[in-house]
Amino acid sequence: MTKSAPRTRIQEKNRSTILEAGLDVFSQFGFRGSTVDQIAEAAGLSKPNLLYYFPSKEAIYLELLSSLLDTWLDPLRALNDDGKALPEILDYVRRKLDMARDYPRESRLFAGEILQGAPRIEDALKGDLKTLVDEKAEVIRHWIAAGKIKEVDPYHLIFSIWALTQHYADFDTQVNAVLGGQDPFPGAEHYLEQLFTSLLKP
Amino acid sequence: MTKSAPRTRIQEKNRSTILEAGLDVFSQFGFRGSTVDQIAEAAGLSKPNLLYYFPSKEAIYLELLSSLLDTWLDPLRALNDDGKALPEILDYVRRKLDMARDYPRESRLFAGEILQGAPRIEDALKGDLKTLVDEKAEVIRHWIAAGKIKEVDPYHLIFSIWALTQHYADFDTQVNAVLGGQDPFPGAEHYLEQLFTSLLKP
DNA sequence: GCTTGATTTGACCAAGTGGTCAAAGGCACG
DNA sequence: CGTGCCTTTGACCACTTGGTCAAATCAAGC
Repeated sequence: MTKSAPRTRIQEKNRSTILEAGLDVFSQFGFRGSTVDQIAEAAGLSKPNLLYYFPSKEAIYLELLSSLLDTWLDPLRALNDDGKALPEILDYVRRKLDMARDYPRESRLFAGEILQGAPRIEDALKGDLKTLVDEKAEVIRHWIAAGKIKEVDPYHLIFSIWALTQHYADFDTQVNAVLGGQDPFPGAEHYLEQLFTSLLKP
Repeated sequence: MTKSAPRTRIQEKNRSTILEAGLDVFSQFGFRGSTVDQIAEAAGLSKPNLLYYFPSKEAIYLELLSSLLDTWLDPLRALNDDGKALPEILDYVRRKLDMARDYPRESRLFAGEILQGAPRIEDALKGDLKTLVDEKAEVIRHWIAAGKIKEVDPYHLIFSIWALTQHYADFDTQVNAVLGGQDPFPGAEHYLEQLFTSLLKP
């Protein structure tokens, strides 16, 4: 499924400019809420010019989504049996929280897609994602069996890490409204460490 | 801000049919992604007839949103100082999780609006919502000061309850994909009780 | 059955949208 | 300078969409 590689330097530049602009726009307004004109303007190109690099609005969106899914799961892939259990999990939480802080657009794009029933990535969810989660749930179960962490449902543990970290990116508007604009991340980091430590420390 | 009350029985019935249909459609496709025709069809009315009861698509959406916000915060309003601290909080979590199970459309509609920056309810968030949360954060602080629960940041505690419970409604597609269709709620209820108990029990 | 007001609808419109196309500009290389 | 290819664009099109309107239908009281 490799995309036909862009030949010239200008193609490479324009394609990435468009993807960047698409991420901006799509993450703000969702797929249906975004227009090709908006993306073109954000990219500093004319609409036909944009459509010279991508065949359709949906193609831009799809390319963003699929390249995202990978990046998004990297922190989970890094969860490995070799380290000490609790620090390993806390590291995963921290990495996810960092991503929510540093890549909120990616988080929101993804959230929007899933919120609408993930029509375009259902297969990936039931395939790669499920496989990966199953695998990591097994790792967690081993840690539990070895007495390294308390007994919890591994799946809900993973869900809770996703929910808690992505909340700060996806619902950022709400968080900011309640906190009056104060940066939530330092507090969140400390709170989440406390939460997962007390939940898991044997 | 009371809406001019519907006079006849048929008006009342049609208006609520439309709102129900609007909830169905808007929660699935978001505001921009939904069309008046879709809502009209879901309501079993012709488009002009629908627009006889509501002046515009946005009016339907707004009425849904504002009536939602209230219902949505009821469980938090019920959090009171008089009960025992921990059971009171666990009750709140359970009520919220019940709502995620029983009213997923409402949860998703709300999530979609916030995800897009909450342009239509920013004021309510910074006003009523913030006031309510500030008030309940104070209650939680009292419990902490009285040694009834462990010391945690009250705001992040509330955020975490929102995030964890709504996740099961808003990202239901993802949860189902990973769990292979198995009902997540029994497990979630147990997991969340365990989580908040270990976090808060003094 | 007739009148009056509420309800319903088919036909229509203006604006916005995704996408096309032929022609024009630019650019590297002989 | 010229040629061939890559890039850019203005004009355009078909279709969707939110919303209007005048005319038709219906329902209740007289």
